[in-house]
Amino acid sequence: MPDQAVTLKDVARLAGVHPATASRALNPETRPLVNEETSRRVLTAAAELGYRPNAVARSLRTRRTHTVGVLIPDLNNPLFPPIVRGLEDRLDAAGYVALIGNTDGDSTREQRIIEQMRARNVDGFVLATAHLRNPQLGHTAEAGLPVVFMNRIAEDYSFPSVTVDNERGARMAVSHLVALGHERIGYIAGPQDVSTGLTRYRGFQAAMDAAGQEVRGDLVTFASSFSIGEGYRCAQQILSAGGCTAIAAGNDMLAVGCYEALDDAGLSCPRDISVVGFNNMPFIDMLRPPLTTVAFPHYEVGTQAAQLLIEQLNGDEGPVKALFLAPELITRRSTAQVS
Amino acid sequence: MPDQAVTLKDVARLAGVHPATASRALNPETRPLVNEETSRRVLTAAAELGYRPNAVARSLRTRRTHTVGVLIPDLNNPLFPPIVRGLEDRLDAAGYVALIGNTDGDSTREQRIIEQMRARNVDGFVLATAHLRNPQLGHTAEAGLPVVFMNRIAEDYSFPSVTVDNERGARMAVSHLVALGHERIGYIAGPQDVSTGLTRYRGFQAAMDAAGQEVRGDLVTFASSFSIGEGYRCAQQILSAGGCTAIAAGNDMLAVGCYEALDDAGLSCPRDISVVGFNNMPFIDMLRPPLTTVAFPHYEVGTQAAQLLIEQLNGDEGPVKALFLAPELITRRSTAQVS
DNA sequence: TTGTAGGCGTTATCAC
DNA sequence: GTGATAACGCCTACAA
Repeated sequence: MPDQAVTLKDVARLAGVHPATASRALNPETRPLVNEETSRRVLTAAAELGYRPNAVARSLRTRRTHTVGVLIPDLNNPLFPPIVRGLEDRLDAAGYVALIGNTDGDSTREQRIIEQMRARNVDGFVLATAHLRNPQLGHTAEAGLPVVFMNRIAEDYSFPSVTVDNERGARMAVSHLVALGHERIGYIAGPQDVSTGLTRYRGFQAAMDAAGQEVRGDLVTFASSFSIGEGYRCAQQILSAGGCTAIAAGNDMLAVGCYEALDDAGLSCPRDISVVGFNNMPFIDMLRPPLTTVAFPHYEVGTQAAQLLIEQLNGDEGPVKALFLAPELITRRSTAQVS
Repeated sequence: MPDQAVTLKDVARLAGVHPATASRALNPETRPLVNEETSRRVLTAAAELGYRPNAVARSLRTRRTHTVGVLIPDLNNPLFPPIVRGLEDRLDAAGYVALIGNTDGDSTREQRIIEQMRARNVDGFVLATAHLRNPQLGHTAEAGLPVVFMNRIAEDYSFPSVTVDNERGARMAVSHLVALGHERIGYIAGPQDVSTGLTRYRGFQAAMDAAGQEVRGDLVTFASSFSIGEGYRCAQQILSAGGCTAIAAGNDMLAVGCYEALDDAGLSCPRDISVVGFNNMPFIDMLRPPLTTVAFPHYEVGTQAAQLLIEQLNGDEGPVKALFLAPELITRRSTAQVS
């Protein structure tokens, strides 16, 4: 009850000092400026009154809200919860909170969310929604706000970023299939206007090349989104081309769609067709068969992205950092020796 | 570039009016107070300068941040992303944003998060973490901030809430097993200090009672958390008691643990043992076998909770509302006629 | 070491 | 209908 109303002035009065002195005593940064005995009186008074600084007033004055905007495609994609938690945990440790925005892959919506977040004076942005060519990004950066990319990057490395080494990951997946004796490998590529989709596709091509295998055009399809539905559609297309013994998918969602297409076609995985995904998203190991996929530390993507942003927020100078987390092939039951 | 610096004063100057007038013209609420021609001039000036009101300054003055604190156990639990999205979407439509906090079921942590959110002057709280006896809640409510419970409730209906009719849902699940001819039904109860765990357990008892079946003590186990690990442990315990043909679980996570225990015991679901869950969480239909479970509209839990909070924020008077969403049994392949 | 004063950008309450 | 003024709570030169 003796709450909300307690302000710096109240603390100062109780401690018998001027509000300015109380302010200095309360702030660890400026505390050295004030007499030790005085500052102890202030702290005691503050504790007694249950004083809590008004973050809004402070922000108005300091022009920092200790708030960051985070844009992701969709929280319902199981890949993101662990990433977001990593982000929030690391931000929290530094005194920041995240505002989460879901773009649903809609750039108009994305633009609107960015506007709103800027209206709320976020101190910076973490974007998991980068397109290779990203018009609205210009405005954001132009406004001088720190930006970090995560999971996806734009076309160059002009912004700090945290991603997986997608090309290598895709090569690992495809090489695994090759090692199992597969010679006609299909590929479901993700959207080619985002880095994950494009880079993994390149990894597929590189691995096929290295194995001396021909990439058959009719066994490669392009999904318009990383969704189960698109995975289903693309898989059907590959199956109708005929003759393939394994399918690599641009991510786990596409692989799940692939499972459904195999089911509908009366085919068994891995007996008839091997399938490999990418992401190792939560619960993907509970599918039947458990999916072979390329893993990376989701939580760490979040913590590292937060870290990069915090460094910028702290004004740390230095070159733009691009972090590449190492992918790891997780072999489960969806891939087998070609029969 | 001609950005951040543009303030109300600038707009006023360009429009040739006093800042106070510009403020009135810009705010739809107060616009009627100002001459139409004048207000047009102001709006034009604002548009020309790319004016965006400073939310922080406004908050300091109006004492409203249009921010709400949302506490959930863990975003990694697949149940929550859709709920959170519903919440955010509805809040967004009303001009609010959510601050998400994960408590990990730790009440110390919860307390800390609540403190932080209050320091940020959130306008209200939505809690998905209620315990039946909830000490810290007192403080929160005491401070006069609106609170809404979602998914779980506390011991009485003194706060607005949105939940599923858990008892009915559990009865539906158990009755389904009874209808399939099962006579020795095991139950993995969730934690009894939260409403979902307790109420569903009561539903189980009620259904058994209605069916004239005895509840065998050795076939009922209590999980200390809604986790896969606890589901595994409890299922093993039930299996070692022997003689049961079906297991109902307090939620889907527990049911997943149950699947693993059956696997390890070399038992087949549903041939040897039928399993039914609760929640119909995302991707649960991709398990093998697809899980029979009790569904409810996740997204709507979020939108309704947001709605209840917004009503309070708007000062709408009236009785405390407790919304119960209807559960629905989703019959899949994990339950079968007793053999 | 502490007090003074001004202002961050808005909005509410007066007058006119 | 509009302008002047003060205040929201805090921070920070600058002065003492």
